[in-house]
Amino acid sequence: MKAPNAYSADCPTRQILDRVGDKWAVLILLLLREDPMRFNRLRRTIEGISQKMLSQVLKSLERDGLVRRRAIATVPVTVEYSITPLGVTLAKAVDPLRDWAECHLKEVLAAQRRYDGQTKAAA
Amino acid sequence: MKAPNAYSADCPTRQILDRVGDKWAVLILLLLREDPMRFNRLRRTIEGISQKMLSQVLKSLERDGLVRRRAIATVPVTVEYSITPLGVTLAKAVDPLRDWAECHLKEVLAAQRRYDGQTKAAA
DNA sequence: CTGAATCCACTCGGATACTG
DNA sequence: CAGTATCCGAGTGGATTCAG
Repeated sequence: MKAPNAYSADCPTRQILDRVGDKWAVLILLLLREDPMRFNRLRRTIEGISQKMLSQVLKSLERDGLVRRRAIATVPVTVEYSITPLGVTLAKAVDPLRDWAECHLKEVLAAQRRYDGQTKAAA
Repeated sequence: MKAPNAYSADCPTRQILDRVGDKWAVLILLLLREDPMRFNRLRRTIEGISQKMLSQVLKSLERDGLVRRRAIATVPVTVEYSITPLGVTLAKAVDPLRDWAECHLKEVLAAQRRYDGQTKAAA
């Protein structure tokens, strides 16, 4: 850490935050922490993700060393995705956020209603 | 918590994750936790954000009750943004992620190099 | 079953110009 | 100073089709 102006793109936090910010990445990570899964199983479980996105996100997660892909040469190919130890540590770092979400979502929604009310009143 | 299939959009985690995933939101939150700031000060500090995005993100953060906007009727208008107590709790929940980023970024980068190497070799 | 490739609509986000 | 409004290029992501 040099200048406090690590609020530039070179900040590691930024890079990780971008990953975490990914609409699906963390979700998949949390899912795989529960159980290893096959492609279509993930697809069905998440329900809302397109096959393109799933494929894409899985690849990037694998690239980051957060998820492991294991192909089994059965008759129709079987591919199993599982979380890596590194992925587990990230998932753990995400847990507080999960907890925060569950604890404070109501407050956030309330704040939104309040804000929208004032805004509409002003209009 | 009902079915484990809270991996739908109705999951609070998803909503918060979307916020956190925002390219700038968390960054601004962490900045404002250090010090309240005026608009242009934020703009200069972050360096890379457009005033459109800054304006937009600040508004949504205010809407969520995470940030407070205080306008002072001076000659040229002065507006100060500060973090709310709720915002502080969210920032705290993000800290583990920051730590993770700093601790494990190298591993992630290494994994990426490894992956890219194999990929290129295969091609 | 597990993807890759293509097409395309839509949104994000930057640059610019203008207002109070 | 603190924004808003408009334009527009680039990237995101869904639907569909093809392949191993």
